[in-house]
This record gives sequence, C-alpha cells and structure tokens, in this order.
Amino acid sequence: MQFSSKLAIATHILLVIAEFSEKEKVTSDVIAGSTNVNPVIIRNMLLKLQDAKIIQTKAGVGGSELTKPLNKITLKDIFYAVEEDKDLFKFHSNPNEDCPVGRNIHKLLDKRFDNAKEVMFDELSKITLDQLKFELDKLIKK
Amino acid sequence: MQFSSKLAIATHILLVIAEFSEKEKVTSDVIAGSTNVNPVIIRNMLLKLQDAKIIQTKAGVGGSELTKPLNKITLKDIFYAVEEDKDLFKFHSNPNEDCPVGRNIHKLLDKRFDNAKEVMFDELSKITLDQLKFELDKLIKK
DNA sequence: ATAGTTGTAATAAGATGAATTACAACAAAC
DNA sequence: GTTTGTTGTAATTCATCTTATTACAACTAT
Repeated sequence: MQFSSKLAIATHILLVIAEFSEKEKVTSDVIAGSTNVNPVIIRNMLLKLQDAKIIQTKAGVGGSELTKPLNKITLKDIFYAVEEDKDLFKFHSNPNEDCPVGRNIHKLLDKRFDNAKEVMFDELSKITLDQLKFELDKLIKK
Repeated sequence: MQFSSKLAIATHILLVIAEFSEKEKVTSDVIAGSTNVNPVIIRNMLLKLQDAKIIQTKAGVGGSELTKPLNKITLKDIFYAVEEDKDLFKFHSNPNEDCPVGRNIHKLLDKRFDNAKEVMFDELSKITLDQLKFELDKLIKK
C-alpha cells in the first residue's frame, strides 16, 4: 500500500505558481493543464492550500499566489495541507482481548509505528520549495 | 492515506507463534482467534512468511514455528514479507511534458521520496521481535 | 480410511482515490 | 448592471485495494 498522489500533485501545483504567477494568471485550468489532473480536484487542493495559509486565490477574478517565501514551505507542510493526519500503519480492528498477545499488540506497536512516521516526516521537513525550484530552474536552463 | 494492517497482523501472528508454539500447535484457526482476522487471510500471510523463510508451517498436520532467532527478525523484514515493495508516494500519471514543471516533477521528487521511505524503514529495521517479546512478557507478568 | 489442517481459487463487500458533470457565488470590465 | 471568466461546492460514478467469506482439493499423522 502507499500514499495517494496528493503530495506530488500539490507540490506540482505550488511549483507552477512559483514559476509563473508573477507573469501570468495561474488559474485552476492552467494547473489542470500542467498536471493533467481534473480541475475540480485542483480547486479542492487549492482550497486546502489556502486553509494552510500557503497560497491565496482570488475568487471570481481567478489566479493563485504564494503567501510565504519559498524557503518557508516544506514537503511536510504541503503533505499536511492536503492529506489527513492518519496513522502510518493501520491495525486490525478487534484483536482478541482474552489473548495476551491480542490484549497488548497495540501497546507494543503504537509508539514504534509513530516513531517511524516521525523520522519520515522529519526528512520531508528538510526539503523546501526553494530547493526544488532551484533545481528545477537548473533543469530548465539546459 | 495509510498502509494496510498487514504489518500489524503479521507481527501479531509471529508473536503468537513465539509465545505458544513450544507448548501447543499454533494453527491458522488459533491465530485467527487471537487476531480476529479471517483464517484464509491468516493462511495467505503464513505462506508469505514461509516464502520469506521466517517461519515453517506443517502442511497436513498443521502448526507453524519460527525458523530464525527472534533477534534476527525485524519489523522491516516482516513488512517486506507481507507487503509489496511499492513506492511510498504515488505520482499523478500523466503530467504535461510540454510544461517545464510537468516535464521535471518526477525527477525532482523521486529521490527525495525514496529517501524519506528509506529512513522510515531504517527505523523499522531497528525493531526486532526479540524486543517486542521481551516487552510483551513484562506486560503479561503484571 | 479418517480427521484435521493447509493451500488456493473465486467471489463479494466496503473504503478510498480520482474523474466528471453541473451549477451557484463571486468579482472585474465593459 | 449585465456579461464573462473563474472559483467554490455538491452529487455521482468508476476503478482499485483491502478484507471477508465460501468452497474444496491436497496433504499427513493416526
């Protein structure tokens, strides 16, 4: 199993805004064209990115812009803007409380699963849009 | 999004075997009773754990046993025994190759996503069944 | 040969992701 | 103040994946 493509899509959205919003109006249709993702999905993500205070979107007139400097936006921020904060690993729902293992399996694994999740997000928090745009601009120039 | 409960179930299975297989025959029905997971699901997992050389199961007569010392079995081993090795994060499938962002989004994120996955599994590889059984036995004694 | 168990296929039910259609709400510009 | 283009939002559908379930053949000790 794996995470959905929301993080990749949202990062794509923000990079498009970072690259183009100064020169042209970046509408949900523009972003849909670059990502090949349905405009309604894009709009819903734009709403979540607004809630997270990462962008602002002009209702009516259209177009989105970043509200923070690029080095203040990390992949972790983006993930939590567009995905629910669920546990990384699910549990089976009704382990038998009459069995010593069934009674304790949650207690044994909970904090270890949480820890694994935490180190992963620590890693994602080290990656900023700044770094991504810098690398992207290098790739574009060639 | 999140991982399935396979890791939690498989770990539960192995702890049941570790605790009880010396004294009694641990069949798929016994495990199904402790986990409250369907016996067929359990049997399929037992097959995968056999493929990974973590346990052996006696066809016909029944019962499973560990084939390795507990300190040689980690949560990472268990995960890869029962889950597919997919990328942690999915991508949107057809980013627009005519857009500089769409053309490069994969290149920008691939290695960073892989790295986040790797540190998570490094963390899981530090946790052995040995540690879990030790903690479990302490909980049981109380 | 019997009995209990594993191995395995086929099917169904439930949850979630993503696409799609449709339209009201909004704001600039004419 | 009406038109135009865009966003906000609801409702529905389709596909995929997880988990449960039924059914039965294959296996092995007794």
